[in-house]
Amino acid sequence: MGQSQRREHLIDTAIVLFGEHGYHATGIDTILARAGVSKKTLYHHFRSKDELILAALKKYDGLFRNDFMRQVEERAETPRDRLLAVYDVAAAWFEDSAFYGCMYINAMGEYSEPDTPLRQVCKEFKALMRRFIEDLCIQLGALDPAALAEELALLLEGAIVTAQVSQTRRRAAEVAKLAAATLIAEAMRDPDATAGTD
Amino acid sequence: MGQSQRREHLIDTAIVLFGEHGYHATGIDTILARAGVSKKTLYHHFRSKDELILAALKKYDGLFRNDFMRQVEERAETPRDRLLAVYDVAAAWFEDSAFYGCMYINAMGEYSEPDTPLRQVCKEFKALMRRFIEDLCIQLGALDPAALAEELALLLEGAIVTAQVSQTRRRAAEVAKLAAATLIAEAMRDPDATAGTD
DNA sequence: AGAAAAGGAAACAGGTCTGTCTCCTTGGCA
DNA sequence: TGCCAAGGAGACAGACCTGTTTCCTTTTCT
Repeated sequence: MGQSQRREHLIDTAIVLFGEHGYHATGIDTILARAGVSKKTLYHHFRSKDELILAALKKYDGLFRNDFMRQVEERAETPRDRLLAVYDVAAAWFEDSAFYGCMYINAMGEYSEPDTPLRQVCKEFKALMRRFIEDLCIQLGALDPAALAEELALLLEGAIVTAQVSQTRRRAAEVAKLAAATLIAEAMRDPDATAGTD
Repeated sequence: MGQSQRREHLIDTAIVLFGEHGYHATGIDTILARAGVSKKTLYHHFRSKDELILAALKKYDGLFRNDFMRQVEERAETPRDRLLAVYDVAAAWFEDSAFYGCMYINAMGEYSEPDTPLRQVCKEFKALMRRFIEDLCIQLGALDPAALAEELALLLEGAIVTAQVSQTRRRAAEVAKLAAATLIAEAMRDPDATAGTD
């Protein structure tokens, strides 16, 4: 087994355990035992546990977003259908037995310091997800694609935490999808009709 | 100082520290030092740290919801304005320097076991917040008040985590409010006009 | 084949964690 | 005044944590 393979296997194991039990609650020894790797190897590849956390979040970003976007594009063709398919893909994610909420949201619950590399990774993940949605809103021809994307991203975040906390997994995704349909329809309407909201 | 006063002071201190640093990362000793109370007192009132966590979440539920609802009712009179005021109150919360996201969402990120008293408290908090919104939707005369409430609650959750993770505090609340206005307007419309969303 | 790097196993150091216990002081109340 | 629960201070136990080091084995590459 090559050295980089061990490194990746360590990160993959860390992703699973951090996701399930959180960051502070998951000890180095637990990860090493599960991965079948020695401490020496861990500290050969990473300077500290924090560095492993960072590597896990960075790798998961690629894995998750890639998979998510691919599924959305497989499920629908038009921009509008793809925007709605976002919530179907989310529903499938929520119903996975290994769903423990969003790793980045959970990380921010444990590490609140404002200007750390960890926070940067989390912010960036959310920004890239929003950008994916925004691209679809642009293709859709929405009047204000950035604004619509922010609204739709908010619904997705809300569905994630509601599915996690209230354990209404399927329902949370359904509700988000219904609301998304309404917001999309409104975003395509004549702008004069949106007056009087405040 | 009466014994129940110490108990409450301990809980209040725990609320602050758990909110800021999380649950695993906040040690008993830190809480005791901040509260100016001895270990003996802690274990006189609580059997374990878990019990203190539970007490903190239960007390915070009352404090937070009471305050939140009162502020919403102070800011607006009509059901529709109050539903929108929810996001203004949220905005004020987000901009507080002591905002570290939602204690219940953060708790679920650290304790994932499905059927624990802790999870029950978190679910109940979210259910009561949704019910508060639903009452306003009923007063509003929405066609399907329960469905509208679920959508608006999702927006609120989304705003909370976006404000926390992406640190776009004011903006997250604004976006949620705009989306809420759209969803409220749609929920008052002729039901025949909602066809063709899927 | 031989050298160098990587890795496993495990001891170890030093710290922190929860929870218990002892000894002493304080405060309230009859 | 005298009693007693409540509390403070802190030692303590036992567990767990991160990170280092030692000794030995395996892999890998030339």
